[in-house]
Order: sequence, then structure tokens, then C-alpha cells
Amino acid sequence: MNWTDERVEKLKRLWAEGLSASQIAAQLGGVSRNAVIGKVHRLNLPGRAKAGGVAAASRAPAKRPAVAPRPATFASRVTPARPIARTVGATALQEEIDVDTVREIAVTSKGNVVVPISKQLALTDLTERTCKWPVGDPLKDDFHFCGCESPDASPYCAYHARLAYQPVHERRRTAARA
DNA sequence: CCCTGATTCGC
DNA sequence: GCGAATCAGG
Repeated sequence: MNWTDERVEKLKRLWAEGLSASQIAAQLGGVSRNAVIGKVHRLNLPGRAKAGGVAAASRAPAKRPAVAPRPATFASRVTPARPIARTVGATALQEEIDVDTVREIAVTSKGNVVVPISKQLALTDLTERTCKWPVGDPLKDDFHFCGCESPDASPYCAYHARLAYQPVHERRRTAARA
């Protein structure tokens, strides 16, 4: 993946909005958070004033062990679902979670069904180990992702993994729900 | 362990 | 210029 003008622009915008390097990498797709950080530096974009490591002052040499015998096995990140048009309020700030809203939704719409309590994550909050099961209408602003912890490299939590991968015979006896 | 950004340096 | 490896910290 090369840094096209569009990708660089998106990087600048997201970085300015305060998204973390990993979140930006996820949205751009095809790049690691290291790549994002490296690019940020090369572009001379302002670093995070005080975020992360306070290492600004006491920077250690950080030398490398010659050549890296990198395994390179894990690779393949999960597809970032980029086709999803930016939801209504697109800024990170507007997508912050309202705890009361979470409670309300959990009770009113899921009350009598055994469903893991969604963490109501926005697209930008997903990581490699959060459940990416979509909940709600992508065109409405209450759309979110489950966000529960997903084991290993599974894109879904235990519950949603069952829904996603259940065998045909099991699928027959379980009514569709979501 | 999860994550964050910062830095180095082989490519 | 790029970004993995690594560091340093929350």
C-alpha cells in the first residue's frame, strides 16, 4: 500500500481529530500503526502533546539487534469494512458512548433475550480482539458494533461467533435473531 | 496483557 | 521514504 494523496489527507484529518495511530491504521487499511506513526513524523505533523509515553524528555538509545528474524505469520488483518459510509456524526467526539443510553437500549430491546451486553463500540473503537458483529441499522446513528472480547483472532465474541458460524443443522432449530 | 506514541535504521 | 522492531510509558 503506498501513500497516495488521498490516503495522506485522510491520515492528516484523522490524526487531527485525535484518533490513535492504530485506529487510523484500521481505517486506512493495509498499513500498521507503526506505518502511520512513521508517516506522521515524516510529515512533520504535531505529535501528541502529552499522550502515550512521556518519553519526550528521557529518550533511551533504543538500539536494534541487527537484522530482525521476523516470523511474519500472523499478518492478515481482518477486513476493516471500509465500504461502510461514515455514520451520521462522523467525528470521534460525537461517537462517545453515553452510559445511560447503553443501559436503556440493553433493557428495552434485549430484555428477554440472552445476548451479551454490547459495548456499543463505534467503528473507530474496534480492535483486532473486539467483536465486530454489527448491531442496528448502519444508516441510523445508533448503529454500533458488539465490541465484546473476541477470543484469539476471531472477529466475533463467543456468542456472535456461534451465530456466524453455526452449522446448518444447528441453524435450523435456532430462530434468526440479532 | 491491553494499549499509547517515539525512535532507530535496514531496506 | 517506508515501516518493523523496539523502547518507554499508562
